[in-house]
Amino acid sequence: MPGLSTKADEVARILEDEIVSGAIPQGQVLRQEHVCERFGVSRTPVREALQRLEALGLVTALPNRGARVRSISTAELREAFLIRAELEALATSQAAPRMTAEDLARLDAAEERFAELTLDLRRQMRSGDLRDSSLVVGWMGANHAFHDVIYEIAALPRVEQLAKSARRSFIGEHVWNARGELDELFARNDMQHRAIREALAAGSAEGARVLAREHVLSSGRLMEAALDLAAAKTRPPDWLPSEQPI
Amino acid sequence: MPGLSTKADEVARILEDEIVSGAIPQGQVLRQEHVCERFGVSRTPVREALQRLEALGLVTALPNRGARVRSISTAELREAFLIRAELEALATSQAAPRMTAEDLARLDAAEERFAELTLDLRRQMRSGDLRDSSLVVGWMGANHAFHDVIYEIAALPRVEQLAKSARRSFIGEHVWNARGELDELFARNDMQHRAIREALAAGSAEGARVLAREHVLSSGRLMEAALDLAAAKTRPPDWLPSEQPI
DNA sequence: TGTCACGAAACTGGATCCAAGCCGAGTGAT
DNA sequence: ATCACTCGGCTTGGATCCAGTTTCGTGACA
Repeated sequence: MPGLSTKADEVARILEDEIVSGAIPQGQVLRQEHVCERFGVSRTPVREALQRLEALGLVTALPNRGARVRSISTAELREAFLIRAELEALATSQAAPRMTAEDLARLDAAEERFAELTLDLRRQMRSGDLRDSSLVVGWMGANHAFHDVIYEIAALPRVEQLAKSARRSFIGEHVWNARGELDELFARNDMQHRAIREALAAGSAEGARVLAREHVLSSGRLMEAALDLAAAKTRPPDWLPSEQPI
Repeated sequence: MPGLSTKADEVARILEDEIVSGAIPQGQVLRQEHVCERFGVSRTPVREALQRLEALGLVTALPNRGARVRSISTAELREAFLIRAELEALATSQAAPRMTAEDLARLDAAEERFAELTLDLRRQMRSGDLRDSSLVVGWMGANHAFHDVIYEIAALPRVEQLAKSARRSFIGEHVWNARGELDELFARNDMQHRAIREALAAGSAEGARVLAREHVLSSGRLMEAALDLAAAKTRPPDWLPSEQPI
């Protein structure tokens, strides 16, 4: 059989992708029985998968009352960006004195691919609006790939894990709501990546640290502004009862 | 029955305490069946508990081969201190502009209690050696309590959670091996806490950030030195096969 | 005597069965 | 008419059962 891993792993991985990509909306309640018949497994691995998602912070589970996909507030999103900024700064500063020529080449390759996708996406946005969110997801992947090279060089596996977890806070609707500000983000990210690259090439740990930190923080500020804007447009009147928090 | 929580929660909480305190040594293999009969429950909640511990990073689970309590290397311990330094710095800088008079009073109370325990412990260490590790555990708790006040003021729940997780890397044997350096640590921690307190009282976010960061980093350096020393004393000859890494 | 192969025991992962808790509808009392 | 209580369905948590896999021990053969 496809013994690559356990069934609980498979289920958890797929559900995670669907939650992060927004295919499963925030606030959705996940019934064990329902997930069971969808994946053709029994409830045992489904329960394990849901627990793993809870550990990742993607769902909240209340005893005897099931699991619900977390609604990530703008406050939590802001905190996630703050955390990521510090962790990226740490990893980048640690990577600076370890850079080899080969590392630099890999970083350049990742940055080049990111720049390509950025150009594609900007063209796409100018010509029509952005109906296909998979393009954005792909672009975000290339963005992450650049930073992943740095993580690998820094050799701080736990930092890498935590930062990737923080990335997952920016999911689903957030991406869609922030799409209006993406064009601005594109140009800035590209420049900032190149600046970080230069600092790393120069072996300046402190320079790389400051640049990486500011890079993430500025992205966070932009996203926050975009989400506030989107919320102002689409928020229901204040007198309507808001979605009850589980 | 005491329906305050599920049995899996109970088992996980107890096992976590025992691993962190060192009652269950690193490298120990946890057999599901064995844990079952010890707690008088079936294997289902035990499996959930072990999975939760794996998510916390306290055990590693190998497919079809059980769960083993992680051996935390000095490299991982060093990384944990680096992470905690950044997170503490972040939380402390965020807390600085939010301090109220009441907050400051709570901080002083926590620091006072910490100073008391520190004095007790130093006396104890001078008079005889430190046979009872529970004193050290209590002292560490008071140390953490000081920082917990800051976390609460900073209102960054995720940062708090991650930092507490990083604390758990310093467990069991580490504490015991580092006991020789505790006296040195005591005096420094007290001074550094007071310095952080003053920066917070002055509302200096950047000052508090730098002090908090240096506070954790200096503790990390001291622990690292102590552990290297302990390892040099007790390490088996290099030609003996070391404990196989699971 | 050393090595390899076969087999049994034991352990984990998955499925199914049972009990206990939450929620809502319906009914009766005030 | 409204509030409170109870009863029943539905869902989750826990226990037990079954299958697949790993490991260890024993025995046979080179």
